[in-house]
Amino acid sequence: MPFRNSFFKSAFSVDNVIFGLENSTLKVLLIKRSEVPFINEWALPGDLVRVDEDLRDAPKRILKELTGLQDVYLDQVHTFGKVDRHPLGRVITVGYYSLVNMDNLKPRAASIASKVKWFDVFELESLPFDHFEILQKCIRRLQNSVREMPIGFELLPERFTLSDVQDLYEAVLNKNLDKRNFRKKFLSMGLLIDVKKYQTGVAHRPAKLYKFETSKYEEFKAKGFNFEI
Amino acid sequence: MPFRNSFFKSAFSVDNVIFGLENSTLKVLLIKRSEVPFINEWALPGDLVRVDEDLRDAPKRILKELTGLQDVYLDQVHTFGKVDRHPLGRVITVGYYSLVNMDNLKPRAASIASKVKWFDVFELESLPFDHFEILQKCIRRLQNSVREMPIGFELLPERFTLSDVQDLYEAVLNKNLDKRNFRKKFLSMGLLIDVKKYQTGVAHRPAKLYKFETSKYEEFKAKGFNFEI
DNA sequence: ACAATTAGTGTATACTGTACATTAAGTAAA
DNA sequence: TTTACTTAATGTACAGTATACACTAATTGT
Repeated sequence: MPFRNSFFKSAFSVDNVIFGLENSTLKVLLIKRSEVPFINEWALPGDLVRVDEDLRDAPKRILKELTGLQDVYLDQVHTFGKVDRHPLGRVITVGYYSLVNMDNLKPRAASIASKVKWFDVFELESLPFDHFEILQKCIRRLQNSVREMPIGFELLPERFTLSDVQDLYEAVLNKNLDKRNFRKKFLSMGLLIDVKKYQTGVAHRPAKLYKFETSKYEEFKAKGFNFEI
Repeated sequence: MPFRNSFFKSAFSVDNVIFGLENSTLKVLLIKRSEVPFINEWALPGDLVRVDEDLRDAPKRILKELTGLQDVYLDQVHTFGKVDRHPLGRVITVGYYSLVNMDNLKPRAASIASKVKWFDVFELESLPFDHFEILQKCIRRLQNSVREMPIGFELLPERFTLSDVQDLYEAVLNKNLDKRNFRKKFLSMGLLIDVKKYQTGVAHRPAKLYKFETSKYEEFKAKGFNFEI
């Protein structure tokens, strides 16, 4: 798809920050751009919003193109609109973040990209356009969100251990948390159901498996909680 | 200025939620529209973003046109982009809120409006376009913000009493707060300086006057605080 | 059997939120 | 000038929460 310079008198786009978790490390999915400007550079996946497309559907579309996933948590974070943020014309962009489970996920290059790849969130130092700024805002939003909503659990498998949850929080917040206090506080929310099974095949004491109590989960998602930790 | 239908293949606008405080009541400034659609209805002040204008400058421009104020706290809240949100074409709008001191402020009708008027925030029930939704999001953002940042103090005069501050919080949060606990917590932040003067001319015990400690104020504005109350 | 690894648990202390009632200092009116 | 009225200002006890901290349990691999 050639770049249509003429379109850029005034346009709006979305950019997606897609977070995933691997080995207790927070990752972000970048694409290798197949279009100018910044062709062949790693950048956030994004696209123009179509004229007949609701704004919030655009990041969903991109996410689906890249990962095949639907019904994923998506949060609008901020809109970026400096006059010169796009070298080829006036484009205002809306930044969204989402969280996906990296297991069994094989991101595929789409029309907007020649390649896709996961990067360590806290090791990136720059990105084209204002994408680094967008990424930073999304990280901060994610870190605030996990403190007050049941978020990020999309990153967990269906049955998980309490240590998995703690790993998730540590990856997102990028710091270590006290084990006993974490467990005490998390369990006291009543969000988890003990499924009465244990890990198998691990070379250490097997951990209890849990799942989410769906009704509590939805209640917290609507009303929020306070998980300062 | 006639409405240019042709512009609306795709455009972006901003809408301002301008909060003020009067008699311990939170107000919002609405304009009487002088253009179709919704001509003569009360709506949020807003305008198209100019092609050579940074996004964040657009709400500043509107605020200045209506109130003459510059250097006011402005926060971007959310971007609204349903396909049919504007009856005459595709317009994505970015919602901003700001807080202004209503004393000595005489809002004036600008090119976008035939009249301006303050309305009680919690008594409005509907607005044209999706402006009611925008307003609700801005209220929630403001309520969250006062809990974690020194915000809203633009609504206070230069020298104020602790009761003024409490009135402000009660107006914004729309609920009553315990006096002793409020004072204890607020004073303990070290944000206020006792200016060693008292109210005069009030028919009751005069209250101490305070001002903000600017360095603390800026520090909190940058780093945030926790004022759950 | 023993080394290695991660799971799982409790307590004491400091701090913070919350609920609550009385006295103080000024003006206004009788 | 006394009294009524209004808002300012203050402290304490209690419950709940955050925090710091170290050892035993259960499994696999050698």
